[in-house]
Amino acid sequence: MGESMTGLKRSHMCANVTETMIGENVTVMGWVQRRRDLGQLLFIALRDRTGIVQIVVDGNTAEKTLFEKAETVRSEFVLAVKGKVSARTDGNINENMKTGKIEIIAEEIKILSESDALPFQIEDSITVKDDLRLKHRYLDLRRPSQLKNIMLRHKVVQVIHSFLDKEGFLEIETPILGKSTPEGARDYLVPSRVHPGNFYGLPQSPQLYKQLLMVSGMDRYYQIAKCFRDEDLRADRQPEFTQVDMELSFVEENDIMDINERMMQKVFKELLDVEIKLPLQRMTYQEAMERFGSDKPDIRFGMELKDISDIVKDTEFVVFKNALENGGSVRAINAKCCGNFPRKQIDSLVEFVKTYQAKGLAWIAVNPDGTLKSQIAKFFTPEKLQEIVNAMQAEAGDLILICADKNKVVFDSLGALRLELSRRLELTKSNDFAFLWITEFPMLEWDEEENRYVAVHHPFTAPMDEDLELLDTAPGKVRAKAYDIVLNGYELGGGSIRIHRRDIQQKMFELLGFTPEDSQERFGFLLDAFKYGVPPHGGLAFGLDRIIMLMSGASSIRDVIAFPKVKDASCPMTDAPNVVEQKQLQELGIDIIKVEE
RNA sequence: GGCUCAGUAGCUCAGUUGGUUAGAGCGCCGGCCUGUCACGCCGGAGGUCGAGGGUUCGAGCCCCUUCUGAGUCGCCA
Repeated sequence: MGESMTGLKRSHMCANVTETMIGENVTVMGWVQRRRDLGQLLFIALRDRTGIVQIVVDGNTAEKTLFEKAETVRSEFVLAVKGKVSARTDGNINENMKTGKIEIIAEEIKILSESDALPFQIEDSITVKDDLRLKHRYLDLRRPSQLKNIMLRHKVVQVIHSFLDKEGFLEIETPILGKSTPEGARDYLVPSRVHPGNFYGLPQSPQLYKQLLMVSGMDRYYQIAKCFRDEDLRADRQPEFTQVDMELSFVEENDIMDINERMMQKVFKELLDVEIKLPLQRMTYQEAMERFGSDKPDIRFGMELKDISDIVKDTEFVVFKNALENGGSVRAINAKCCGNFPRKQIDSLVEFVKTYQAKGLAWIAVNPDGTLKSQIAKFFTPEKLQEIVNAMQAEAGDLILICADKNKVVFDSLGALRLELSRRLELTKSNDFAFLWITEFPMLEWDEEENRYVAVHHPFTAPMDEDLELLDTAPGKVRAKAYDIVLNGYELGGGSIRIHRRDIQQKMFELLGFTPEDSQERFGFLLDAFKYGVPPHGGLAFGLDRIIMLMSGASSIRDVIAFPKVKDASCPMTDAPNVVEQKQLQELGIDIIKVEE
């Protein structure tokens, strides 16, 4: 049921009705946020995406039919209201509302659409479980906080378009149906009807296309690109997500970092009025790992890692001894003011690091009187313990947490522990933004499972010039011309200078264990293109969803995507993915899929 | 696949040591109310305590199994 809006034309959005219009007739349309029925006097809070305006229906002055209709209105009915803008009298002004000084005296109301009782209320003040919100995402999006995120996203994209246009970039679309390249993340596959048994791969990123565009001479390319990765989800990872993807010719690292940090500066200034000081801090991968145990450090608080291997190198304490003998290290963080943690809480930290393969944590608490308490005290002389305390610059009331293992485990554990402590102690604020660049990433890392090197970034990343010789002698030590932009512990984006020399590209493929036939099969189109004049080039891609998440203070990128997927990559609203008809499968040349019961 | 947490009314939650008829706030329905704005007051409906099994005289609570959701590790070139 619903009345026609024929003959009515919306004159204003709800929250755009202002004091300057007092006495004028306006027509607003929107949803009923709330009806307040005082008997012979009715208030209706009418909402659209701009906000709320108050409609008044007075039983003494309004026509009887109008008043009776207004009484039937319920939450989330869609109304068209024609009426006169009126000033609210002194005691009736609502300072909390943008439109709090005026109201609309209804002269005509059309109920355009009714609403059932809602599964949850359209308010920010109530919390609702994620799956219910997402099942009714269209209702969830009516809530001001969600609407705000979507509008912020739009504005950020507008600023980016405008900025990159001024910087000489061309926006170019690249294919969604592409070639599957099994290196890296799992691809989403799309069966080809015309070529039974063959599949397209949805892009994990437009990487190869954008490099080809450089070969084409496009010089500067960008795209707000949908990307797909068939991997497990996280609060900051969706199977389909959006990158701000760009590539530039005739540039070096500094040129790309410069443009991108200026872009971030502009985005944060225009939308949050936050000043980002340039140039952004830069930190090598090595330094980030040593100090923060992470290649995406949150530098808003301290508790940095310190290597105490040298201090404890002569110990007989078997845990430390083993770690050092196996090429690992002993490192620690000083949890300031945590010396009074009850044993139970320390134990929970020990449990916490076990997630990261650490076998345990040693700890030394500095008592208020300066004496020490430690579960490893018996393995060390008091002088040795004090030496550790001094090295960690620990004071009365501090807690030193020590991890000994392979470096990877030590970094992962202490890096994560640092973040966990900052959460427990509430050390950071979401509206405090600490950017930095991480540079000089390793080019390759050894994959135990595949028994070969794999690219840390991707196989087209250029090695640093000064490390070229190491390609033959110590590939694991080669650093790449790669850089990540990090904000508050999140990798916002990453990029690199690409290899444009065929001999080096060939060498890379060899190191990755591809035969010439392999490389031709997988990337032949790129290698072929590189035969015909390729400019030095490089680029970067931002995770747009993460940018918006951090700007809005949301705790998940689901809150900044209109229709996100849940943890198992399904959509609770549409129930995608779904079983399809046998006929469809036959057309696609896909054999009957056996579903385990 | 592993680990952690959660699941009680439409929503958010409480529920004591295992003990009578499982509660609250909001929402919903009805009534009253002319200045509300999270209106107020009165009344009402609404429950497979996620599911199954077990222990017990008796289970929302204890045990086992299982399902669902979230976070996280693995994974994410």
